[in-house]
Amino acid sequence: MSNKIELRRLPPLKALKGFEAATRHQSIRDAAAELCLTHPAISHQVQLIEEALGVALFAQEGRHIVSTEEGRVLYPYVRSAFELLLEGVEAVHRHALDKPLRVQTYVTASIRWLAKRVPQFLHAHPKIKLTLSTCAVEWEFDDVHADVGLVYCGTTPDPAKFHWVPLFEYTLFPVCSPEFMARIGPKPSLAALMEQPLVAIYTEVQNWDSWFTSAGTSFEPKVPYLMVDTLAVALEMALNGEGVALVNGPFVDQDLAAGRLVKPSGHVEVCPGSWGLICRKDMKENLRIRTFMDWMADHVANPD
Amino acid sequence: MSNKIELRRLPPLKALKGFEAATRHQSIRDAAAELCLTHPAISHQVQLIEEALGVALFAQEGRHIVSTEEGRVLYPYVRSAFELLLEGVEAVHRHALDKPLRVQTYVTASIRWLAKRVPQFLHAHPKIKLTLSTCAVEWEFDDVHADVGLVYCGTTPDPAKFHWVPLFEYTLFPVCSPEFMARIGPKPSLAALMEQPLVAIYTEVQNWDSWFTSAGTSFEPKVPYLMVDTLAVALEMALNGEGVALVNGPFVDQDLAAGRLVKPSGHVEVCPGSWGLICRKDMKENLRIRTFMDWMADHVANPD
DNA sequence: CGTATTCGTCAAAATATTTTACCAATGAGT
DNA sequence: ACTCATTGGTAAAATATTTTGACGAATACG
Repeated sequence: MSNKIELRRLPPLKALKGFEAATRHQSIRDAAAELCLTHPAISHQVQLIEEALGVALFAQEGRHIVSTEEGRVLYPYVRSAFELLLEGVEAVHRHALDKPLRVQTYVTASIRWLAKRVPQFLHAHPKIKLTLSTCAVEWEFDDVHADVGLVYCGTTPDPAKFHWVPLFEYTLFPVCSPEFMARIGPKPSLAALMEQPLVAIYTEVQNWDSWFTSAGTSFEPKVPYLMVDTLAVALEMALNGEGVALVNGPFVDQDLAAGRLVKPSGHVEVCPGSWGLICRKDMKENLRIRTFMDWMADHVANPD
Repeated sequence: MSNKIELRRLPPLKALKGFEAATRHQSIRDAAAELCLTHPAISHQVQLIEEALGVALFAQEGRHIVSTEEGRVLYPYVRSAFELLLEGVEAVHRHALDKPLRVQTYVTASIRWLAKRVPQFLHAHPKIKLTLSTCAVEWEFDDVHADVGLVYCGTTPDPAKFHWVPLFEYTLFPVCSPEFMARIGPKPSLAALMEQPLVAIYTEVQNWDSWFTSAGTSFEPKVPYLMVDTLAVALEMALNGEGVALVNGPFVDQDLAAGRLVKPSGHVEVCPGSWGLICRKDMKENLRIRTFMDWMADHVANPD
């Protein structure tokens, strides 16, 4: 690493901003206006540096100020230093943009929701690279291996640690293929539905119970569950007419619109909590992350 | 003047010091030690910048920290910016050293005290240029036309405006030439002295009165004063055996030592206040000024 | 396995910065 | 010559920020 540097000899860095602006404007008040401060603040900052350097940087000429020779000597250095720092900030941002954004979500959300949106996002922001990682079993947002997560949270995550943008509700409703529907007849009763092969996701078995209960019936399964490990598989089975799947979000909108799936019941249970985007709080200003989250939120608010 | 610059995008400048040191040491505690701060201070400074940039700059590896890629990208810019600023400070100091130091004093102090010391000072500090300006009439330190003054002050100058280094006392004692002394006889009484031609400086006429009073006699001049405008002239007259001059400081030490002048009376009146060096408070850290004042103070404390 | 070291967090204290309210000086416009 | 709006400077008060002190968790070292 580099050698030691005499940081102690540096003038008060914050006040240098005031000096820079005051020198550029040759006016305390204009400098104050530019920095959104009051003029005594600038006046004081300048005095701080003058004291630190033991040199007068401005002289009062009439009711204006004029840089002294020393002020004019110092300015270019300060100016260049600031430009260098801005370049540094730029460089860091460029670099940060270069690393792929790691997006974590569940298989179903990935296949049936993100898969449609991500290409549009990448098209809108060609500089941002993106890695999608799906986790079927992991339930929690893994902030070590991912930058952003599209997850369901029953309660708002701790705002001290996470930034959370709710996107849409966690709604439960059953779907099946039109052929399957034709077989069991239109508008089946809850009891009739209960006799069909229900496809359950084993991490969310209780959802069927919850749905039937909220619909007004106690749930007593007549036929064994078809147990699968993710909703994506459950939906595949529903599409193939092998049973009824219970959807928990906006993952079949297109299938419903296209008539590939239908709702055997009008009842929709809105569960507490919601789907949303999550990231570590200290990362929420990261350009890639903010861009992604903003774009997604906007996309949900104003679908096209 | 230069163009506007986006000062608002700069990261918190003060905290950059912490980042610089932490990056260099790859250790929060070592950085804290270098900057004479505690480790949470550095920790916080680093977090501030990370937040401002929306990027992690360090990663915890075991119980140590390691710069992230972004940290390594940023470091050289910050480092160079600091070096640039230090150069700027240097340049200002060099430039400030280049301008002659304007020293103001009274004619006598200039002729009979500074004249001896200034060459030694310039020899010890060859880079510093110096202009001596003497003012016979002006009594106050003129901070517009001079950087430093060697003046007498009855009371300590307002510390809010001036930096004041007392050098030596304001002592009153009469001197005359040995020939003159021989004429009036050894150890003349105060009354006898009072009958001699006394040389008075018209701005300080009261000094003779003060001296005789402090010596124990009321002063009733028997002979008209020889009025002159500066002590330097008075001393010249004393040296020429034309009268008795009243010295108010260490301005005849060499003449006494060389026997060119003698003291017709042992009485020395120590007046309030003192001779000393004065400069504007906000200039006291100026390199030239500080160097000059320190050297003079040291020279008085340890004469060679 | 204890121990010492590292870093992180958090509330409180210490310090810096900024504002508010005022003043004096200047110069432009009657 | 006389407002009067404008410019900076100053000092005390208000506000932000920085720093500390006192913890806790994790980790390497012996």
